[in-house]
Amino acid sequence: MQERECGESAAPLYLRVRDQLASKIEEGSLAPNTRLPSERILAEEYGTTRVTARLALAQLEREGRLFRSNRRGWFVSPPRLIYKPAHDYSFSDYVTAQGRVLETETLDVTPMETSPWLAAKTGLSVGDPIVLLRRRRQIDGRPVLVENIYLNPERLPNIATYDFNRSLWKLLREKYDVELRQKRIEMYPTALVEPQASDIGVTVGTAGLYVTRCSRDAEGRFVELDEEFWLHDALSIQVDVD
Amino acid sequence: MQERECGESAAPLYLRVRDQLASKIEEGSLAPNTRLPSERILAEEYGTTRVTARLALAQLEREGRLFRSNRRGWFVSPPRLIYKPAHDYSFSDYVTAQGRVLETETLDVTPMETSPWLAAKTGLSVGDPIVLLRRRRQIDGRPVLVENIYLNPERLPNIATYDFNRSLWKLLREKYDVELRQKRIEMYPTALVEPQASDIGVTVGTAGLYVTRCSRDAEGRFVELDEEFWLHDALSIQVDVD
DNA sequence: AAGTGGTCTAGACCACCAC
DNA sequence: TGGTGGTCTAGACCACTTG
Repeated sequence: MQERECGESAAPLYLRVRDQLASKIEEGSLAPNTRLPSERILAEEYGTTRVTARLALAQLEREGRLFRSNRRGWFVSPPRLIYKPAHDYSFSDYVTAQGRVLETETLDVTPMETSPWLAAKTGLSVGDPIVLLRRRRQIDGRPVLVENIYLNPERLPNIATYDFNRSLWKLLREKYDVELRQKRIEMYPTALVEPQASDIGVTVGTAGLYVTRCSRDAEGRFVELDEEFWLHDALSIQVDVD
Repeated sequence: MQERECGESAAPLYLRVRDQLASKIEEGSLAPNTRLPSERILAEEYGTTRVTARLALAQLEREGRLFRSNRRGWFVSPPRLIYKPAHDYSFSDYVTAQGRVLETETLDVTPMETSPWLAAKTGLSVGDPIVLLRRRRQIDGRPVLVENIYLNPERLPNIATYDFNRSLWKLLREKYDVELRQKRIEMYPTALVEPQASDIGVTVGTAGLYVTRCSRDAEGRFVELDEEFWLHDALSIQVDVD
């Protein structure tokens, strides 16, 4: 009745290699952020070819146990960050609370016009001014996320003049006295493509999680729309409902 | 001498093949649930080998545009189902509301004892009786999800005797007068492994989304713990917060 | 300069599914 | 039974990172 686990000689070779690597990770002989031996060396160790070794590595990557840094090698994934997108308190504060180190870099700030897609999401009119802020965030030195933040310059005058390499939430509170009220969060797993893949420094096609949030103030005025592109193994989403 | 554009080399072949297939999907000449030509034929059409054709197909799979049915072929993904895990009304009702057809199959029902992991999640004591219900759900004939549902037999006497091929939410309301109150939802992207991969009929390593929910009644008593293993391209999560 | 992962070729055999 | 995807071999060259 119960499904049988893979028999040791019946399973495909790449899954047997996967199992051996997974054991090393679980027993701790491969610690988080450790770099693995090269694909060629792994292939030799397991008596197979690079293609098969790569299948095993890719399987562990899909499971969120390994990640790769472009052309630098394969590394053991650290634990997932617990992320509560429904909460509006400072992201950087609770990264710190989980004993991790957050870095934020502003990629660019671009005044632009509201597109039809943005208009539908925000309630602004097509052509209205809007400011696009792109940031990259790293946890413990690893880039795990890039975000497009669309800001409403009518609600946030001179927003483009501030420093964004810090908590946006605190900036909005201190400078604009905004109480964010989340309205709608959407998310789905998908592969990272350009330009996000390059921004994070991963191969096109790396598994990701797309998260978008639209926030308004207490009066219901549109404040900011957030699009986040996460590495799929970097986070675990948590939502509490009462 | 190779021509260069802005210092960048041409895109890899498998991404150019991907682009051409993606165009056909977008322009509608490949409709949802259409089966693609075989890998060997695609390789020939694009003047390359199966390995490269498979790279292109796998890329589109990771993006959620194509899916495969084990050893049957590649198909165009239908639109994602919008899923609101914070709501406790009938899942089947809102699948229907989106114009899709839901089927539910009970895989097995197993009385068992509360494990340490379950105890931590539910608040029950290790060794307490608990009932495991495993179900598979299909949308428009495609299996997209298997779930492990752990039911509290103390709160739900004789629960194992009912028919589960219908809405569990309605069953709990009608037979046990339960008002579910969600407490905590967690989810993260990961690859499907056995036994879920076989239950859904996909290859080990297919991208998935793991969702778990713990529900209690109005008095805070544990009612059921839900573990869902979704195909990653089948859904879009939506959470509204006020 | 050496080594890494990224991409690609041209084959092969197997398990499984539809006809 | 013929065709499919799943797995695997044994090489190759290229782009990029690192020492």
